Amino acid sequence: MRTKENKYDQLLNAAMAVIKETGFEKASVSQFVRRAGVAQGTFYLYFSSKKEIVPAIAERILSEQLLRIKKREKEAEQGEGLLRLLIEETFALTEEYRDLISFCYAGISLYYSFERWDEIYRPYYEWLIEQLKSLQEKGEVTSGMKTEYLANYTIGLIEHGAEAHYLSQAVQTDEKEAQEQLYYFVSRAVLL
Amino acid sequence: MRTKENKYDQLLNAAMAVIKETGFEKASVSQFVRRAGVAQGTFYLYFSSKKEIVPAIAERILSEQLLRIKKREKEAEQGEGLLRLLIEETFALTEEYRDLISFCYAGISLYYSFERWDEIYRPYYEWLIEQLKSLQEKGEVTSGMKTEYLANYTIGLIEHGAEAHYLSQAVQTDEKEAQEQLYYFVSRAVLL
Amino acid sequence: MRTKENKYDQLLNAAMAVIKETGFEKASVSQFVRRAGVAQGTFYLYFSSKKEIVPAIAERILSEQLLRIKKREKEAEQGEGLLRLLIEETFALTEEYRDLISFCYAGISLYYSFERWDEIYRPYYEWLIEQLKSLQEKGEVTSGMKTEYLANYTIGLIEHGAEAHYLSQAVQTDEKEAQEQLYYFVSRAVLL
Amino acid sequence: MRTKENKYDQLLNAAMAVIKETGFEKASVSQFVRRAGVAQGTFYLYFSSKKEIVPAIAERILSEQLLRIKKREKEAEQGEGLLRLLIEETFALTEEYRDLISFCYAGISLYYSFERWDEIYRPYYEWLIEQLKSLQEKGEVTSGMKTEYLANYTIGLIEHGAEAHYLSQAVQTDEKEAQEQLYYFVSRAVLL
DNA sequence: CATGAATGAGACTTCATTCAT
DNA sequence: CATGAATGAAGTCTCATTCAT
Repeated sequence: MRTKENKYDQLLNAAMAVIKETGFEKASVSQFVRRAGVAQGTFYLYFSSKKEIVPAIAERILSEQLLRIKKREKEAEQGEGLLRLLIEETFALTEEYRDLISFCYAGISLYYSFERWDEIYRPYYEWLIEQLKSLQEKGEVTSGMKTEYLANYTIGLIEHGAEAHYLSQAVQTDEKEAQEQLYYFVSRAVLL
Repeated sequence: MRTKENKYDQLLNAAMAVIKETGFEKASVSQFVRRAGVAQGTFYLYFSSKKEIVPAIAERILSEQLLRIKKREKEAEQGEGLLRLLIEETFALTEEYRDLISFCYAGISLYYSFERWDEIYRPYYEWLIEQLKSLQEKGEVTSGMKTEYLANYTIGLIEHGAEAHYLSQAVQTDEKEAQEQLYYFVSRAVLL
Repeated sequence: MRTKENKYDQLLNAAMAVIKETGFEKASVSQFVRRAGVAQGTFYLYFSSKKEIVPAIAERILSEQLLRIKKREKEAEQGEGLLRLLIEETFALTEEYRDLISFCYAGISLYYSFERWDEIYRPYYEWLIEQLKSLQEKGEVTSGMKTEYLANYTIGLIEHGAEAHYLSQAVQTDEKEAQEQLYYFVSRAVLL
Repeated sequence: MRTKENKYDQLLNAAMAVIKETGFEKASVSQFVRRAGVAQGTFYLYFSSKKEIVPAIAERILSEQLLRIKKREKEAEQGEGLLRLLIEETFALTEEYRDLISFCYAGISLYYSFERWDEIYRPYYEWLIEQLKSLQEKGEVTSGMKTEYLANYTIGLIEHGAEAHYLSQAVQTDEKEAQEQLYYFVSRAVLL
């Protein structure tokens, strides 16, 4: 079990590093295993094919995101706190993993159905839905929408904002401003 | 000239059809040319490489989108009309080209920088910015944000909503509801 | 000793079952061991290499054949009885092990020299030669040929007949007819 | 067309030579193309996969066989002539292509159904059936069997004899004797 | 402009075998 | 005796691109 965990992680970390450096197009299984220091065949003991690396990376990143968010859960007790928290952490993560994130989008929509995406996002959604419900009860958050949609649009919007900032250069300014503008927009939609 | 136009279009249409049917993974230049009824080498007379097909498709779709929107430009003279217009057309287009749209995202983020994306979106953004500015003057739209951000977030949000509806099955309900929920959310953010 | 016998047989039976079901192409050592319920490495405690499974199966089948024939040895005391016996048992065995038989031919001619085949067939040949000699003395079987050739051609012919019937569909009719036609042909050649 | 024929033949000849020399196990497409002097991908322009080389070789050999037999067709006008002709040519071809023949058996039964075999043999069978029918009318050949079976068993038997002589060493003597013994056996079965 | 046969690099994957436990 | 994770060589095949016609 320990060993298994180790090799899997070695491989996943190696893959993430390689893709970060060389981009996805040129990333090959041989590079992953060379970097991880294992044999070619070992890769296929932990991933059924090269493609399987894609959702694995996505899961890793998103679970990291959720972890960080949950660490600051107390801040989410108020509407403003929740939104600022989501924005800050989404921006931070997007900056950190910028190359991998766009690779994951590409890879998953190329190789998998969107159901795979939903699966990966589920825990994140569920957490947010809980928060929103309790804030609706407190009268801090709009009750005019179903919570599922509210959660979905909120996450989608914040991620779009972070990506627009870090991946594209469409609106190139400082992070501060981008976050402020985004907060203004989201809070109007979500908060009462 | 006529011929050139024709072959280019034949090739582009063929590529779009092939990708729609067989998915991106299996789409190959040989399929494009077979479908278009031209020789293998002919492809390279009109596209410098296979990758060039990606932004070509994206441009085709987005210019179609802009065309449709401009046809209903009068409706955009009021805030509500503008948002409903954007939502309806974005949903319609996303439904029509669902596979191609995710292919374009994937392809562009794989092969190109996001600048290429911005380039393609520019005319759309510019048109929207104009509309928003004039609605801000009329006091129908929030003035608390820079119009560039407003436009960007509005488009990003509406596209997210359409994709969440048609590509993923996360929130599976009828289109009507999805559009209503989305309108509610966006209008709170954008309109006064 | 018990254990060793058991594991060897488990492995051999598993291999036979796997090859029967999935064909030779996909049959792998890992399938053999999975089916046999032993570890990967255990295979190599009983077979020096994967190839060794081939003559082992061939031997198993042919010894089974000889066993069945010897059970009916009394019938072989007359020419007609001998030939009918050979035909019936060869047909029965070919039907039962049809896939394995062609696999054995293939495997042995791929991996081994034909000497290996001869070795396997030897006991069967020797038994038949004895029978034929005694029938020659009784004047029931042609004496115009060396008994070795007679035995060889007789077996070869009968096996060809059974395989033509069960493996190929060249001549597709009922078993009865095929056996009758074959008997007619062989008996003309062999009996007086 | 000329070119196509040429490359196909180059490849087929190269493959036959390589298999003859190194055996089938080690024969690889890379060797085929190196020997043929063409690029790796070119192989797949003429054969859909490596396996396709197997029936191609079988067809080549059997059509050669039929060609040679038809050259001596006049001899087939009498029963004895027909059988001697078949025996001689089968022995000659088996000697010449001994390695390839066993490879073809193995390959076809491994990768293809026996129907493929029948397909390849069909012209040969049909020719023989014609001959046998006309000899039955002349009263030179037994009429107690259906001609299809007669042809099938005759060919099967003669091929078995040739293979027993050249491939196995079970009965190792001179070719002359083997042919004589075989003729004796077959003629008893077939001729009146 | 158009053709399409030919190219060839290199990616993915399989699987028999080993060996430390 | 038994295990099974790890190995790594080697093979098949794909496909974007070229170029002589």
